[in-house]
Amino acid sequence: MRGTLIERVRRFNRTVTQRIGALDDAFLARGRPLGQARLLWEIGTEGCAARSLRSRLDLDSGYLSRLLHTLRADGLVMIDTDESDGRVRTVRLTPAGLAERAELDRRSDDLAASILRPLDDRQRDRLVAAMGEVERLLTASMVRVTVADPRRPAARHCMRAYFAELADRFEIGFEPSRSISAADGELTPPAGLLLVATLHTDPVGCGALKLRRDGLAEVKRMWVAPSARGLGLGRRLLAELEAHAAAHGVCVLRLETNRALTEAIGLYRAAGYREVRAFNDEPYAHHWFEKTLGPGSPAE
Amino acid sequence: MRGTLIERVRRFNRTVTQRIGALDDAFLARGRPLGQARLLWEIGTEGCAARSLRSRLDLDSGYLSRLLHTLRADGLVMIDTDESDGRVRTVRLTPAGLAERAELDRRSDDLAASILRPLDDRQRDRLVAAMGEVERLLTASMVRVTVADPRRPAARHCMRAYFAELADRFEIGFEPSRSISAADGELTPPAGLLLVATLHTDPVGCGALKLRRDGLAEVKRMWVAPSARGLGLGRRLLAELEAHAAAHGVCVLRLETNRALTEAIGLYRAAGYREVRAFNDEPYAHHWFEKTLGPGSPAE
DNA sequence: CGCATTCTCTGACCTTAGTCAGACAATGGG
DNA sequence: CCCATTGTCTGACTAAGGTCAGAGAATGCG
Repeated sequence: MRGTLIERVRRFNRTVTQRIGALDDAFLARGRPLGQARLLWEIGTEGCAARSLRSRLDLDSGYLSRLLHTLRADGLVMIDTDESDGRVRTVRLTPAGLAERAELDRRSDDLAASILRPLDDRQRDRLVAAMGEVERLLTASMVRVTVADPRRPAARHCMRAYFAELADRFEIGFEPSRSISAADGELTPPAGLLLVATLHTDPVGCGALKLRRDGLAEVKRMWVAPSARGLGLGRRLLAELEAHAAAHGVCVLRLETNRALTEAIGLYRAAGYREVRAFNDEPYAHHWFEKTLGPGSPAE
Repeated sequence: MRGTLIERVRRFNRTVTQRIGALDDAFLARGRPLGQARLLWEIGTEGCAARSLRSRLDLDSGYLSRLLHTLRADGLVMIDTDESDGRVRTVRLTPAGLAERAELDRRSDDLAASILRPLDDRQRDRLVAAMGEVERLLTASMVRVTVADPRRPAARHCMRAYFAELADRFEIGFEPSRSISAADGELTPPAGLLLVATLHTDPVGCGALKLRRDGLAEVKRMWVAPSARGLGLGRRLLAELEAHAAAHGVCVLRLETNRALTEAIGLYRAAGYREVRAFNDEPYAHHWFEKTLGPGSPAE
């Protein structure tokens, strides 16, 4: 194992795009232009709206229109006007289109099989395990964390999902109005801030900070979507909150949590929070934590 | 970890081409057509012959000619007639071309860095380790093993490298004529066969079989190029030789080896060969091995 | 209702990538 | 010296992928 991390990532990129990128395209296309094949794939067995194809594949609307009409001329798709909105077109695969897509599917399987074939069982298992690890960590690195207005749809989505999960996991349910507040205004600079994590365009996590005047701040609304767990996102959100807090001159961070949220409690302990006596009367809390920010816990 | 091996390989392909393939092209191109950027990269800082670019990038000669003249018009390369062969064009980067290439290099670094940036140290180390593993095993799976005529250049190359290595590693050197023969004819069907392993077009290993009439066969010329060690290629060559032997009705495989070749000895033991008393008078051998092929050691 | 917006479609246009056939020059082997 | 081969260059051509501007229909909001 030689080279810096960056050199090693570059070497990986080279090998992998050679082996997978190139073959993938050739395998998928099979006579058909690559753009059409990708489109056929993206439509899926259920069919979908043209506009969603446009955003997912990032296509010019004129270009997409032409691609779709080519596929229709080949008898692979049906294009109908949406029932509830006369502007949008719904695209569905015909039986011939479904067959074509199944063939693409089969070819993708073949490609994967051709990679595994020359290896022995032990090598296969190791390859697949390493691939899983790379995939997981690349996904983690694709997550973007940004300061967001709590009124934006992505933020609202996270809050709703967060409350729903609390209601589901707490023994006594969860009623936001009974809990200590963290209203939109309290999570908007300069009173506080909200971080939202997104993967591609999907919101997959959040975390908030309520700043106070006395060098204290509270961590609120820590949540990671079930689909994004195991990526170290909780740790990352917490670290970024701490960095923001430090940048605002905060010395001590506090938070409270419910005993049902075992992963969260583990996360806080691992991040250097120590349990303290109740510092508020949050009715849903069982544990109160505190962490002193300082040179020992750099803001990165 | 869910799904069959094939599903998991496919999921990996999707994630990786999304994260790396797409970005890689966009990063590299930076305004310039991708073909030109790739060419610029491939010319290298030393310059090289047009014909080698053609074969390496698999380009049409007319197409390459035009690409090169575009780059020259942009002041990025110089095209000169080769001194020793008036047909060949030698391409070298101008200072501007070198600067451009350095910029591509920097962008490639940036891409790699952008992948690592959102991760913490532990995740980075794990990602890079997993990438190394994937790369190693994908390389292993790109190696092709085929039955080859020992007179072909790739086979000759392997033999020369093999003899050179023996001469280097044996305490008393190595002189092929003093050793038991395995001439071209003896390694050509039906008398025997030679397997050659290639990576892309480079020969990276070989292994041979001398068949006899009495259900015995000898394994000869087992060699793996230093650049391809650690890929399990020795094991694979040996397994394929055994499969060929079994297909020819061979029951017992024999081989002898020199004590300096410790990896080979380990390989034979791990593959189920057991050491036996000397069955010939090979002057360079210190160990003799034998393996009985049968239902217990399936020919796959 | 009126008006801005959203979504699709069409025509016109462009670059990139690539193929093919043939011309031409240099080389190397007999 | 002849001739086949190798390497390059040019012209003619094609397909794929994509952009842009504008038209026109449907929708939603005030």
